[in-house]
Amino acid sequence: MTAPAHPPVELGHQRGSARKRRAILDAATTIFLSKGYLGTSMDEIAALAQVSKQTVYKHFSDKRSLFSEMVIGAVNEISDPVYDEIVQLADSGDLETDLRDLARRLVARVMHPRLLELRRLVIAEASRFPELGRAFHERGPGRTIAALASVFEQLAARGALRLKDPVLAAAHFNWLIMSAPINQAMLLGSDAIPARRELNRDADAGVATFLAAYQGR
Amino acid sequence: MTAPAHPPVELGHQRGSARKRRAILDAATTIFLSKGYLGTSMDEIAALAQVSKQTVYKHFSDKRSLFSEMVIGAVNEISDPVYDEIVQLADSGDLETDLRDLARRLVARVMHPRLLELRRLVIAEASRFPELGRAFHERGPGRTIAALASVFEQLAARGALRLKDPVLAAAHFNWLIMSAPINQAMLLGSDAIPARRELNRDADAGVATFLAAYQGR
Amino acid sequence: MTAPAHPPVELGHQRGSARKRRAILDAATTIFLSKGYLGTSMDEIAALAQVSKQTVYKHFSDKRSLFSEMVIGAVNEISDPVYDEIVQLADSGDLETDLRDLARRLVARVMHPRLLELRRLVIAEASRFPELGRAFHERGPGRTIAALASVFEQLAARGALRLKDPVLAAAHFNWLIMSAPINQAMLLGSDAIPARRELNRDADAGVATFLAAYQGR
Amino acid sequence: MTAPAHPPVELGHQRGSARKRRAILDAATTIFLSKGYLGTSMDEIAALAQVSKQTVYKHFSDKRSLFSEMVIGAVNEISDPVYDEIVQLADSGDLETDLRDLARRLVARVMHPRLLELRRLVIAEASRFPELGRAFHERGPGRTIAALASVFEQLAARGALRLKDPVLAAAHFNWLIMSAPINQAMLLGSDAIPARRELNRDADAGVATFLAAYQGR
DNA sequence: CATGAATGAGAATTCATTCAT
DNA sequence: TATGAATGAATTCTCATTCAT
Repeated sequence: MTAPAHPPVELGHQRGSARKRRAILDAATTIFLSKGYLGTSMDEIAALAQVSKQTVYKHFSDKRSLFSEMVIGAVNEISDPVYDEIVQLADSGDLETDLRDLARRLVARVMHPRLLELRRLVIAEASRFPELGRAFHERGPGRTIAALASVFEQLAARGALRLKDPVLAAAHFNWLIMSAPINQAMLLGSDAIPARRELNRDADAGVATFLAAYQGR
Repeated sequence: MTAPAHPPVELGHQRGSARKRRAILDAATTIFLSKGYLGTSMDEIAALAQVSKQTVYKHFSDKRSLFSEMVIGAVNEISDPVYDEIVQLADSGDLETDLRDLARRLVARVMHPRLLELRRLVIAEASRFPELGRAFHERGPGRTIAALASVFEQLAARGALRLKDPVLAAAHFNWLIMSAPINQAMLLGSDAIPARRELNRDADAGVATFLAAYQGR
Repeated sequence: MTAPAHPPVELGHQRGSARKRRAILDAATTIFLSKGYLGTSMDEIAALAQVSKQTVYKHFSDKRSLFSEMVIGAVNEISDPVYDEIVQLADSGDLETDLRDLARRLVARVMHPRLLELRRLVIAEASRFPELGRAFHERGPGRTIAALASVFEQLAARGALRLKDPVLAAAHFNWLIMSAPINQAMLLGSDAIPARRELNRDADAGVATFLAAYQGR
Repeated sequence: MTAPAHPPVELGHQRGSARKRRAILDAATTIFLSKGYLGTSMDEIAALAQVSKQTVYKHFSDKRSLFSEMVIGAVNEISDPVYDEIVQLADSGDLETDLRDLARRLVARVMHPRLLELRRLVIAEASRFPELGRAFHERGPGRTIAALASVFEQLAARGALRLKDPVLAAAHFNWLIMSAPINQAMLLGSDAIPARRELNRDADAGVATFLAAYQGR
């Protein structure tokens, strides 16, 4: 049974209310992501969500909270499935192939337009909302590097990698494959995202350099 | 002698005008960097520059132009001296030491608080001012990587490095040493900039990984 | 019966909203007519309409639209009843008397202070709002002359008038009776509007000249 | 002796000063005519005149005066030569031909774009500057009608025309030939000025109607 | 005497938030 | 409960006019 155990309380109302809350959050996500915090008005959000401004304020006490909640929510949604993918690497038979595969998938995920916009937004508002930057960092690069480190440690124990500091190696792996496209996307805009083929090629090159450094020979 | 005999008329005025222009640009830099484009008002800038709003508008036709000119100016100022430093590496006797040295200096430069704020600002406004993102990318990472690539190519010709694609190697070097601190600073705020000692340690580690991969032994 | 059974939802609100809209238009009419387009501020209009500025902007997207809509509305209101009056002339038994009567009424209408101010406003803003000038011309002199032409044609068919070009005759009639007072009002201000008696005398004189020319003897 | 009787005082300075005054008035004429009183800024005028604002204010105490003087000057310039042309009509041998000729010339003059713009400007500002409206009326239609009246009186004395009130006849003549195009130009903008050929045709028709009414045969 | 700067106010427009219905 | 209106301040930009150099 995967259904929720809690009985629905006041289903009709709750559902409508929850639906509106979702609509507001969705609208907020869309507009905040494309226009930034100051560039977005509560009117726009209400209009796009098809609710009155009063309703927006009933669900979120002010613009700050709405922004915060929407970013936190978006960060959580997106960061969820990364971890599992990485952990499976521990049992890799063909490390080079599997690493390459992982690298491609990680890059593809991180280059998702929505996630790039979110990153840009969080960076833009890092001084107004420091906690959001922390959250993004923790659930984003932090999580990825931690997962990689744990796997690399196992691989090192098996002799598949040669390294002293697994976290350092994880960071090097992470940035070798991701820095270039992320930086490009941040500075050149989401229009300049390289095509999948090119992303893959660079990811492969990053993996090669990583292995050259961390496999000795 | 075709040069005009008359000294520039009204040098005093001209100089005063230029002085005011500088004051406005300085004020704009300070405030835009700390509050962002939309968060900054022309009134604040005029006040900080100790100049009337009229004067601001006489020098810069509107907020957009002022912002653009200040960012372009800042980008140019900062990007200037990087290139020379890198090129000298070509005659290195002790490559490891010299690379480490270069890496530390590059990281120190790129982690300068002012430059980090500028990067954050440019990222934040990349969709409103795409040309600024392009300029930053070109004069920042673009320039650095190009210089590194040219040096690496020479070093490879001497047998000091082993590589096929100098630009790729340059990118790997660049991001191995810079990504971690830059990303941290972007997301965690300028308060979270690691201490010099730590920066150096990570830069050294990046160089080690780079050499392990690109010297093969 | 396909008509909806439900009464318009929220009639109260709708009505209130419509009432406010009317109040705004009325205030705008008053102030624009007396101070011109640039001389009028949105603040004044909101104040006179006893409405917040926001409300003004919710009903009319900007000053231009408000001005446009108010002028178009005023032009339509005023031009409405002219036509009917003229058409009745076709069955005139005593043409001279009836023409004189019509002329007096037309002059009286066109010399209404409100209409004069509207004409002045439209002329003043003809280059900023060319469509308003066209609308005024069409619904004003254009309509009147067209109606006159159609009647004159019938009268000519009956032998009551002698003319080749009914539109030309209509224009001559129109301007013979109206030009002098309109021009005076435009240039000398609404304070210089001649008294009714004098207007009538000049209208009569215009009719006399018209008949002398267009009845042959 | 057409040379001025007054000796030039301080020729150098006076001349430069007068030249600047002219430049300012010319610039003011151009800009006021095309943008109206409120739509014109002193900055623009100074810039177009190539003088400093201070110089403008030295010659004209404020915007009002500058506007007034420029309009009065323009009115005087334009109204000058009308009178003479009309008076010559008194000795006409072929009245119809000569009237037609005069009508065409009067219409051509009154339809000069510059004069139309001036008329529009004066009408637009009639409530802010009532004296300008009066001046225009007096030197424009007033003067023309007075001249016509005096000539018509002579022609009536000779039996060439039949009329009781020469001023009334003059007004009828004036408006029969001018109203239509002036009104059109005022409301439809200076772009809608009919071509010369059409203007002439309508002027001729006006003369024909006038003669039909005022010659009786 | 003339140039750039300053002043001080006022324009249109928008915003986040709160009342009233 | 949810909608339109109100509030009151802020923003960009412009203007007529006056100092100071």
